[in-house]
Amino acid sequence: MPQSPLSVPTVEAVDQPQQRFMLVLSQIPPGRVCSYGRLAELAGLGRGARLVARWLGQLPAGSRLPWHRVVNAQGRISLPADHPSHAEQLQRLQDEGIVLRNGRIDLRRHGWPDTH
DNA sequence: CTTATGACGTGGT
DNA sequence: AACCACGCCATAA
Repeated sequence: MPQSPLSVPTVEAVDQPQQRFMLVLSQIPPGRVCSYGRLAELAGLGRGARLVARWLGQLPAGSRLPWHRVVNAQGRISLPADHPSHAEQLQRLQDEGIVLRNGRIDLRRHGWPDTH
């Protein structure tokens, strides 16, 4: 039997890849970040890092999903520096207490899920 | 059907 | 650190 509809679904229980992507995205805690590639793996998209990037850019306008908690594997914001959302992402991350050194986030400290 | 394109990742130089 | 080539995979043209 499937779990109660009122409980949070597990990634394996969701059949639509795009829904799994949104589910995992929703689970990144405040103050933490996840890379495109890691998010893809967790969502069962294999090496679909670029697919994650595409879908992030297509999230509905009013979405409450934490799109800003996704950065590249080097801990850097991947949005172009001249893109207005770049500044918003930086602002949101800093508001959550994330520290950037030379434009980079220490993934060993803020990366999610934990590696050690 | 073939190419091009991403808010990417990895491995090699 | 910087650069590059390739792999990746859904979408668009």
